[in-house]
Amino acid sequence: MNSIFVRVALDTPLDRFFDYRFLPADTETGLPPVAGSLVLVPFGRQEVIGVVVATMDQTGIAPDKIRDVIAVRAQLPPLGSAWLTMAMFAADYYQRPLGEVMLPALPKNLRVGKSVALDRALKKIARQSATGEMSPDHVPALNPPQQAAVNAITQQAGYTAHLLFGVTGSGKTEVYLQSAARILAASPLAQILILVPEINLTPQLEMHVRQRFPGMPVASLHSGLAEGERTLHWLSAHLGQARIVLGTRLAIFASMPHLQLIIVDEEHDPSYKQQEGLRYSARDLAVWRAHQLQIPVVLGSATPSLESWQATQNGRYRQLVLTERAVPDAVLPLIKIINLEREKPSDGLTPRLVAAIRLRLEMGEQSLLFLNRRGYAPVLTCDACGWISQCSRCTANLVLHKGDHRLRCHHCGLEQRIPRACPTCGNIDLQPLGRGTQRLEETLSAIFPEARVFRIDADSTRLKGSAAAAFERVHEGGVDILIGTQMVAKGHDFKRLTLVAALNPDAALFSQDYRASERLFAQLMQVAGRAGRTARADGGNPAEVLVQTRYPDHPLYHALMKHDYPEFAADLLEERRQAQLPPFMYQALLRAEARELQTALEFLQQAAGRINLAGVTVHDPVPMTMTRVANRERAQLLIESASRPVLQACMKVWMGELRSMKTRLRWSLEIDPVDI
DNA sequence: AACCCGAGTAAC
DNA sequence: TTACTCGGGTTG
Repeated sequence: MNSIFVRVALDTPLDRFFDYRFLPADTETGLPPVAGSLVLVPFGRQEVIGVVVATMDQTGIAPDKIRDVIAVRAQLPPLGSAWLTMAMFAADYYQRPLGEVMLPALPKNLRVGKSVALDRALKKIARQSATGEMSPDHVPALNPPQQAAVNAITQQAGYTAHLLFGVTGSGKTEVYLQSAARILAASPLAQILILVPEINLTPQLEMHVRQRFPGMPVASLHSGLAEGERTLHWLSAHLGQARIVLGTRLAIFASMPHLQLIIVDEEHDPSYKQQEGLRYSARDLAVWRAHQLQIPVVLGSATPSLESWQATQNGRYRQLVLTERAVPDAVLPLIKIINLEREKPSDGLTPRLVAAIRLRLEMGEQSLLFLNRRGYAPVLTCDACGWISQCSRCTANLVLHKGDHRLRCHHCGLEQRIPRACPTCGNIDLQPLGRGTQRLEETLSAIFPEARVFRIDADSTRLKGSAAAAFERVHEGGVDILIGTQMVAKGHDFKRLTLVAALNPDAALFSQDYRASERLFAQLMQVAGRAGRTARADGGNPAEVLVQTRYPDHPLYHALMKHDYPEFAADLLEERRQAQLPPFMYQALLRAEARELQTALEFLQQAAGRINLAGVTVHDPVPMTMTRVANRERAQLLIESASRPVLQACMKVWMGELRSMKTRLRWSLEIDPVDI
């Protein structure tokens, strides 16, 4: 009998496939694998799992080199062709080998030599039959704009990208849920994918979804899951059992054979961009995937990314506007600017802000202070000689963490004890400079000793489950003054919160990063949205947002006070158009790191010399803003084109050349970089 | 990437 | 002599 050969994608940086022989007698079922099957194959001295991309009755590989498939995971239905096509697109677009896209997208339990975990999970899933009442429960009435949005999303067959634009509290979630309900009701197999930016937001969304759809099989996918659970949830989506899948950016790679609707909540959020390995944008892939499947995709935000906003202007996306606050009696919070030049702060707090907090305490209401900087102080200094606490391995300062008496580098993890005296001049009196959340906590506890002051940041929620517990405590009202980094800005809706303050957001106004102001506006709008969901108890005054700034006349703050995203976006887009920046320009970034900066720069220079194409601009190699991290010197090279396909084609050829360059340094290519 | 191999070098 | 690190090559 003739042999069957399979072409397999493996998780290796080698950008090619490997062929194996399949002998029916070697597997239990004797079934030949098809494209999308998982197979266990020998690879060098190891045995690894790969994905079959093709089967053939012959191969160009010499017979003495060909090895046999060890096992086929025939108990697992193969990955569908749409999923494979998506993976191929992502591999192609982001310039990575297909195997490096596909295999990391699978749960670890499916990528090991033994199939016991897989078999156990399959058995468990087979036991849970979908029972219970599937019809939605407690469905609130929609206001006219919400109803129009739901109609637009659900009444048209085929692909449409909808940008659902509405401030916090305008009822975006309700539009998601009722659109989902319609699509689920219309088709008994339909599956829906909902993405949120942060893992902290999944429990809240999951609760909403489960309350609305009691008995509906729901699966969540995010990096916080234990391996066993992840396997169960992934399989449940893959087998079509889970009707709603919700998760963080990695969930965009979920295998969902009956996917009918994709929702990306807070679509502007930078967390949708993966920042290592395959540097994909889950939002962009969501749109691609919807187009591929000819289904609707909903991108929701109060402050859309300029990319999406621009897409609504030129008609690629359809804009759905929610104009009213959906919560009964809710009004927009009143945003006020405090001029730091005129009102001098003490310990970072202006008298007006302190008074506003005191008022909330008296009324039994909550305040939220937003300070996007964890630790006690960003740096420790010596007044006598000018010494500052610098990291020996990075171009960064060591951050003072007073609680555990440490200086800590937020980039490489270096830690040391706080020195008793200045290392250079011996001065005993070292001063913390600037303010982090820990210091703010200390200050507020001193001013309001009777208040329950609580801090939420990456340090206070390091332990697994502690973030959820912390948010729970705030929800229950066990906190008067909440201090937090951007962690608290997202999604959480705190019922008794009537004051939000941004302590000193000015740094982003003059940042090198041209996206900083876009991010700042989104962040302030979002944190402002934590308040104002309810009117204040005393006579129905709206909730208040106070922004302390040294630049009260900055256009960003003016737009913010008016809650006017469209005006702000129009201004920024005009700037971007004139400066020829995204979204009017497409970019790729080659990064290199080496022991010596010169090595990295020389490599980039060489690489730059290999591009000579009309319509593609290659900039000069430059050291990165933070040149050294963990004793590696880093540099980058920016490539631009006004045409995405031109850039794409150019990168493909270039990547091949770079791979053959045999360098000894580490480098990586990023498409559509966000941090330049 | 993970692994092996051979060469060169340091330690016993 | 053994125990290492380092660079280069291979993976079907």
